[in-house]
Amino acid sequence: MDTKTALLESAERLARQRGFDAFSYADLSKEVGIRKASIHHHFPTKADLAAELMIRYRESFMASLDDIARTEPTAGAQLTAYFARYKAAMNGGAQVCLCVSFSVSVSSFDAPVVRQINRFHAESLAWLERLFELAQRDGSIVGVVDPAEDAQACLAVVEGAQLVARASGDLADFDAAIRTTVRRVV
Amino acid sequence: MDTKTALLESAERLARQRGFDAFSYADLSKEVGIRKASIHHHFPTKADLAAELMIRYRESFMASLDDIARTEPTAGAQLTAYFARYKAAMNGGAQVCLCVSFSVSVSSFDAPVVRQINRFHAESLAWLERLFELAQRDGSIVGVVDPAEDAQACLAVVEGAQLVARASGDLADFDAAIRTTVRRVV
DNA sequence: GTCTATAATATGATAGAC
DNA sequence: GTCTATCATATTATAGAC
Repeated sequence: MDTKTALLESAERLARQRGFDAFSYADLSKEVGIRKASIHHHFPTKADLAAELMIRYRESFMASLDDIARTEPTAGAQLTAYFARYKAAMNGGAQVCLCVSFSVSVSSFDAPVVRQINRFHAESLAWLERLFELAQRDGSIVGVVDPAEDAQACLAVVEGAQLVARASGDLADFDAAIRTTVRRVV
Repeated sequence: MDTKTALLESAERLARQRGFDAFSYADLSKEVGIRKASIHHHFPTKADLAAELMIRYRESFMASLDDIARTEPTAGAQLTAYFARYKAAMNGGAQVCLCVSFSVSVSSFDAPVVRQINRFHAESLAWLERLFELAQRDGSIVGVVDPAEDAQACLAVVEGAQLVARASGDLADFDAAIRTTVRRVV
């Protein structure tokens, strides 16, 4: 893995574990094994790092959602995979998704980063809305009245579930929070 | 208002707007109008401030929930008031609830503060579970199968709704996220 | 691309006068 | 209870050698 990628991986994990304002170039320096000054060659400012982190995260996450849509045949199976994707990314309760972390720190970012956060939400909602539309056709999720509203509720519940599980450090709290939604899968 | 209370109010707003690691004693100093050193008289360390912030927030929030339970006769009306309480506290999309903010920064806190965060969640869940039990009796919310599960989902959705609305700065996103739940109120 | 060295500023925190 | 003065350390960031 090249240095820049190693820095991004390290920064993403730290941001998701601690929050964006609770890690520094000094932390990255220790983890990756290059000097602080060298990090500025790859990311001149921390704002640049934030932008690249969020772009990479969004692209990677959306690619995995496309993967789910391609692999799982029913809406119910896709929803199950969607939750599993988030749960696996929580690292046992030690971190939240980058978008959750960045949403709380939104005042620390400039407009381009904020746009990326909102784009993450928008693309997630579009994917979920398509999922609930499919559910109306294939009947694999019960009680879908308005796919757009189910999508918005589903995104909120999966983000909130992470917060509760992060605070307790117990993934059982993540499962508990999504249970009423999971129960709707036939 | 005495100085200590002014400091708590200021710190709470800053923590909810920016995150706990993104405000300093210097910020408090400017807002309240006393020197940095004087703040340490009231809160020797920032950890002390965090603990007092979370205790005060939890007590105040739970008192307002008790208020809702005493005032609103039906479970449906109580749920509506619960959401309204959160929405009003978002200050037009400029901040989230202290518990959401602190949950992301959980690694910055010592055990007493983490306990307070989890106690906030536990007491919220107990209150919501009682609400959904009432709903089963008074029929003011449809589709309640397991009050504990509805409570867990409800807490997650209201926390996640804040994240989405904070990122966009638009309270319409908060309303959109809670809509499927609100629709269940008869 | 990475290093050493350094800058300018911010941080949480303490000592002691008033 | 608030102040001035100070501390040790951490922060983001830059200049210039290799």
